[in-house]
Amino acid sequence: MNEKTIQIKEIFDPYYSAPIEVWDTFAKRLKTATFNKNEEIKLPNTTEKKLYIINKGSAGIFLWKENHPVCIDLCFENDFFGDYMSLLIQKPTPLYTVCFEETEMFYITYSDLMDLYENSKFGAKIGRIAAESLFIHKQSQQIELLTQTAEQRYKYLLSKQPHIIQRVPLKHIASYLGITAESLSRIRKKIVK
Amino acid sequence: MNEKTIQIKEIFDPYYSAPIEVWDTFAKRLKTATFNKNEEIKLPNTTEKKLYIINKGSAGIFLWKENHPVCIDLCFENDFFGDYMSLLIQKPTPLYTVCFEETEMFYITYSDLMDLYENSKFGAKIGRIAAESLFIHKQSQQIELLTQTAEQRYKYLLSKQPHIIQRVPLKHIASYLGITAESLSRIRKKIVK
DNA sequence: TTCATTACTTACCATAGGTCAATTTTTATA
DNA sequence: TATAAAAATTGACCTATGGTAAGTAATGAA
Repeated sequence: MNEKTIQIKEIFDPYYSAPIEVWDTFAKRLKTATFNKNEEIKLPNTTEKKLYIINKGSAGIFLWKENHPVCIDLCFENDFFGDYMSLLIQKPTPLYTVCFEETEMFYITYSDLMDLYENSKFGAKIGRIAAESLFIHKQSQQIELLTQTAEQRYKYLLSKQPHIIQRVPLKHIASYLGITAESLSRIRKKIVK
Repeated sequence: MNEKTIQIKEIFDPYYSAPIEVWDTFAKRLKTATFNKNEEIKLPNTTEKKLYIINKGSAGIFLWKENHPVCIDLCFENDFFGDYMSLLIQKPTPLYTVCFEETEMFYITYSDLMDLYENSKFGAKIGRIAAESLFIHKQSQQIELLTQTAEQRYKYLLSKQPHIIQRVPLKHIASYLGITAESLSRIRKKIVK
């Protein structure tokens, strides 16, 4: 049993317990790719062709707002990654994706994914489970933005990802939190005191 | 062919074209319920047992924040409705749901839904499509919160739902936009001028 | 219809966060 | 290692939105 199988099982196990052969079948469809630090994986106004799972490293999903990038997701080991909306609708979106570090990802192409969804029962199921877990994640982000201050959101992010400061530029953490880099700097100063 | 079938077809057709019999099979699983204005459908810290589709009327998904309700979704005709996260994990969440008007909904229970997902190929598929479209909706909400001012978000909401003012109390529109009722009142005053 | 309740608005002041410009620190590269 | 570029911080000032309190309008129940 290889590394991919183990990781796939780990990701889906909380949602759906299946015999290891099932995960192995899925893992066999996954290819591996590595990206350099700051490498752009998908450009704005292009169509996403792959669904990624991060094995080692980190990456972000961005969109351009007037004169600066806004980060809508920060992804780490075992996270799904990519412009999932564009992947689903197979149309260009303004979103683009970038690695923060040298990163290794597993991926499945859109056509392989659709084949999996259509031609195997467990494929259809994990497709649903993936979409559902991504929905829950997005709803959590929305609720945080609606109910927490920037300072609370920052502290919560730190508690979930303690090493994020060493791995992701603060300016991207700031835009992810919905504030400017200057505001995040002031919040950080205030917390240290 | 009944009303439910027509509506189900309308909802899913943009994502997945299927013969009418397929939609009819799904529609047969749907029951109908009506709710009074301001009726609570799911209470906080309970587990969602149904997935709803609004046929006529409107309703909101809320959570309590200190001393006031915060609306995280406003739903109208043809929208999915309910605490989808709680439905998926089958655990209580702090979210609760309320009708804004006298509302008629179609619904499927959790057990019927799981049965559909497990025992029919098209069921598995529409389960995935539903989750995917709800993900896209949530991501759009997150992007709006991160990139638009409250005034821009209000104008956009009005453009999408021109009659929302007559159908949903302003205080709930305000919390949905991430601002207070007072701030929304000022924004509205400014726009009229 | 009346009365009580809830929703909405307005005004005033407070504050979180934004903007701009300058400075320091870190990182990348020749 | 030197230098340039990028990232992060800081300060001064500004603006959108919040908090409170009051008033007005709309709604619902008796």
